[in-house]
Amino acid sequence: MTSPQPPRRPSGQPRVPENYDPADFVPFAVTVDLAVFTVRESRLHVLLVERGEEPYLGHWALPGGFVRPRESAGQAARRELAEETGLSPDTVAGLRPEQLRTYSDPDRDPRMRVVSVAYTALVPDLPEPRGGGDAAQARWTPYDELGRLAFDHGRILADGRRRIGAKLEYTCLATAFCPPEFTLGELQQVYETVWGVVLDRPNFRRKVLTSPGFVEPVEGPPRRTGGRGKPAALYRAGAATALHPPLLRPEGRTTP
Amino acid sequence: MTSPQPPRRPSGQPRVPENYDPADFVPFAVTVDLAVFTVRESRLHVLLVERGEEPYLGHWALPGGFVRPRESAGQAARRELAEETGLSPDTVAGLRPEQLRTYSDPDRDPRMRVVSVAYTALVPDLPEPRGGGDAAQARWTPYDELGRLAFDHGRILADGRRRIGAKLEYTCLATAFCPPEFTLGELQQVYETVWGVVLDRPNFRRKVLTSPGFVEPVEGPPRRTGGRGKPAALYRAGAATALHPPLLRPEGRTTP
DNA sequence: CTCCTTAATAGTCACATTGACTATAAAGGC
DNA sequence: GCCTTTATAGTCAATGTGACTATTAAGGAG
Repeated sequence: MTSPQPPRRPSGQPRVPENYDPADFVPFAVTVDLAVFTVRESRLHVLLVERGEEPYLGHWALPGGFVRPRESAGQAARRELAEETGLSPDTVAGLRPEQLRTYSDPDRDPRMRVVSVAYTALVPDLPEPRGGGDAAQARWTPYDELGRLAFDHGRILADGRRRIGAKLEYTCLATAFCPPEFTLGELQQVYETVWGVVLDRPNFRRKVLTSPGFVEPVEGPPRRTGGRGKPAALYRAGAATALHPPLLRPEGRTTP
Repeated sequence: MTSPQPPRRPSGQPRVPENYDPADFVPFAVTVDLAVFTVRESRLHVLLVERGEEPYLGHWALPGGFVRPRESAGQAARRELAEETGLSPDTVAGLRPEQLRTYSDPDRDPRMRVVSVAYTALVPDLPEPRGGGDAAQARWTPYDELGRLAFDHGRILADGRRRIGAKLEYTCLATAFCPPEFTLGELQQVYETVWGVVLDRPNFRRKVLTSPGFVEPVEGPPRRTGGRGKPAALYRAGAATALHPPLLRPEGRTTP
């Protein structure tokens, strides 16, 4: 059952299950960590902040921080995202960080027992973070140029990447990586970048356009230049959230 | 970043982010809750325990309990599953509770701040729990006969059900509901029960048998009686873990 | 022992989706 | 104008799936 008689105060004497030694009890700290992804120049990037204190001083880490006494982990995730990344309030307001999983290894933080609830968020390319809150600086880093990160953040990012790769298959999530109006070529870039594959353009196009509610055409000026070549039509995200049938990645290989 | 200067002891004065009032700080308790599902008599059942204390005294709740100082949430989940359900050690040893998500609403426990990491587990029908640990009693309850559960456990079960329904589509997880050797009819029962639909038998059969590694035939006595009718061949779970292409539920409706 | 019921297994056929291609259209740079 | 580049249109075969029909192998009733 949940929480049988937790200590009311650190000095209280809780009723505990057998084999449980009250002397071992220490409070847990609960934090959130954010795995924020974007696609930039056809490469997957993640948002990192530089740690300003020990342990891992000077190392790169995921943005995040404590969950406060009166907020949920989800609220903390949105707050930290705004505080630490320096993204515009408008940008942050549109994001829906999604819970990834919780990391609770007893030794994941050398100082004390910290349980962290990790979230993923997908953003379009535009914003360049500057760092805020207590993060020394924040920046986008290509996913495949990551060095060793603080704590278990490397593992969190690997889990996050696998998750978003899978979600691209059966949800309309890919549009979250794109600006409000985008071309099908840009959308395809998202898939190719996250999955690390090359897709056939006409087939991709057909699949997206025949999936009801995935994208809807933008009426106005039906074109826009990306440089040379024929101008592409613009689309925006549709109302659908799931993709039926799914858009499976080639070969069924789950990129590890 | 993760855990910038947490309080070392309840009286310590931590460095905190702006807008953060140290006086508000209270330690979090961290628990695990288990959503254990089985299929019994063509109905989805969940494992519940009766609470022996306030709050929610006498209400039914999910098995679970505190995460101990030196164990991870996953270890706690396995331990509680063994302690509180009274399932045989052999049965429990084969289970791989999978993390569902973390529930952290500030008011989910009226006594104090409790963050709970929820897990799902799927078991074959056989075992009848007796309750152990500090659970007054434990029993299987049909999913659609649930009353109001303690805390937010009703919501956890709803999330867990949705998750396993989705995982049946693209993983080989369904075999976890079956005994070591099973017929294709039993496997189909699992899908029909969890999804709440009726499937075409020949088509289901074809799909399962052509999915490499989903099931493998048992050599020995190639039959077994379930009552009347032609005896069915026996199979056991194969080595595959993912299903490519997936076995999509009819109509693409995500049972809410 | 024969017929009837029940359930498993085998097989068929049309249709939808997909992967691999080919062809055409509309821009910019010389 | 011609070449390059990119978007868009369309074709065709292989595959997977939904809806069926047929056959096989039990147990039970008479």
